Amino acid sequence: MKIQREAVVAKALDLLDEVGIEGLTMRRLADAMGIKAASLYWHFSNKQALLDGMADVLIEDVARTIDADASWEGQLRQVAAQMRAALSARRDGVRVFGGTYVISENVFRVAEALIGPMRSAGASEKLASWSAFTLLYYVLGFVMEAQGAGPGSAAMHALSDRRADFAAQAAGRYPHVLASMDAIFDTQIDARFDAGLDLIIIGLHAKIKTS
Amino acid sequence: MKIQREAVVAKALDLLDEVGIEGLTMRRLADAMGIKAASLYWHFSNKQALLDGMADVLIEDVARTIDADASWEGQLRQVAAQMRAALSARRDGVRVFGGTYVISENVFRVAEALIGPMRSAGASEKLASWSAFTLLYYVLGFVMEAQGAGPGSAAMHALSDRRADFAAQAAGRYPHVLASMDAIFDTQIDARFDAGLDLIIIGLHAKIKTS
DNA sequence: ATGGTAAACTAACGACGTTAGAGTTTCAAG
DNA sequence: CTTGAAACTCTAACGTCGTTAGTTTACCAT
Repeated sequence: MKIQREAVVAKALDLLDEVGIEGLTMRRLADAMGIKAASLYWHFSNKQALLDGMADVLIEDVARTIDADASWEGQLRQVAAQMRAALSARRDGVRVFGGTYVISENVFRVAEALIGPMRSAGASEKLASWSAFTLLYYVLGFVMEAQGAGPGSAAMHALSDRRADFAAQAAGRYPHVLASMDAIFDTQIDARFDAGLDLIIIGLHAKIKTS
Repeated sequence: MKIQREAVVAKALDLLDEVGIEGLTMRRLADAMGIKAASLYWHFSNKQALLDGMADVLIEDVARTIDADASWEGQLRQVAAQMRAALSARRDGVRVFGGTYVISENVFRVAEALIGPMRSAGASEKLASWSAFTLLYYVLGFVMEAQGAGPGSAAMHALSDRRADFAAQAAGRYPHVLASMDAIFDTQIDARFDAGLDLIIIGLHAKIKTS
């Protein structure tokens, strides 16, 4: 019975790829479905409900298949990678997800897939659950920047063109920033993601040992 | 000459506290200034430019005074705390900041205040600059959740009321989430912030040693 | 055939960001 | 004191947006 509702969410996600979150309009979505805008309110009480539905579908494949034989940190890396992939799969995906605060089945599953391995590694309930949030913040922030002004984005390309300006602005006053420009503009995005994730996982390692 | 421009940004930040980012309208802002909405476009080419200006003012006090005698990680903690305070100081502050990609003097200073201590601790340019991003992602994510659905927020209070529902949904299928509920709903927000920050700093410690 | 439910429609409201173009204030130079 | 430019504000309007009210169609089991 909810088949049409899911079809609307699916179309909305497709449209998102075309026009971005700014261009995702109830009217445009209705047009894409051969429907009038007001009809969408039969399926969703308001636009936020639609966005919530989209966000939930975005992460529906995350943490479904985790290699149980992997080490606990290997499992964390898998969940983080899947989360990153899910949010990166659609244009402005992380903006859609970040604007929602729904606690669905999918969210529970992701949380379990993070807290579980941490617990079995010896982390306390508090350390595990709080660290799970930290890890998620990192993934969200990373993808946010990647989809906004990170390496590969339009904003970043524009910035790279003005790299000379960047250097000029940093010169003198901000020596460490200036010296690190190569690293800052580095476009090895996968290596960057892993490096940040390493920081958190290594920190978790150490905290488990000393507790 | 830019005195009026700055007055508009200041009023906009005050208005933000009153009505939130959703209620922050060009018309309302104009009203608050005894002006008509169209006049704002003399000072800002569009609303995004105004938001950019607001975001910049938000962090104008961050990383200005750092205790130079503190250890490198102590300095990092100071910058992180100041950043958190700045984004938390105004309603929806992190949403305003997160929607902008401006590279201003203030941003350079914050970056320098993060990369500098890391470098002097022995981190490579790459490790330092990438870790600075990781740390910023964490702070942003933390404040985002705190201002959105984190402990103390209206959304979280509503959630705490339905804590029984939460437990029921987690029961059976997600044992670790269920067992960690106390920690998840824990409202010791400062301790939470420090715990996540610890993770990153300890990880950085370890990475510096083994490089 | 009929009645009900699910889904679509038309029409409109108020609010939003933004633009065009004309008026006003301010103030230093002639 | 006049003038002229720059800084600033105004009125009026455009197109778009989310959303609501009330009506009408499509389908399907009784």
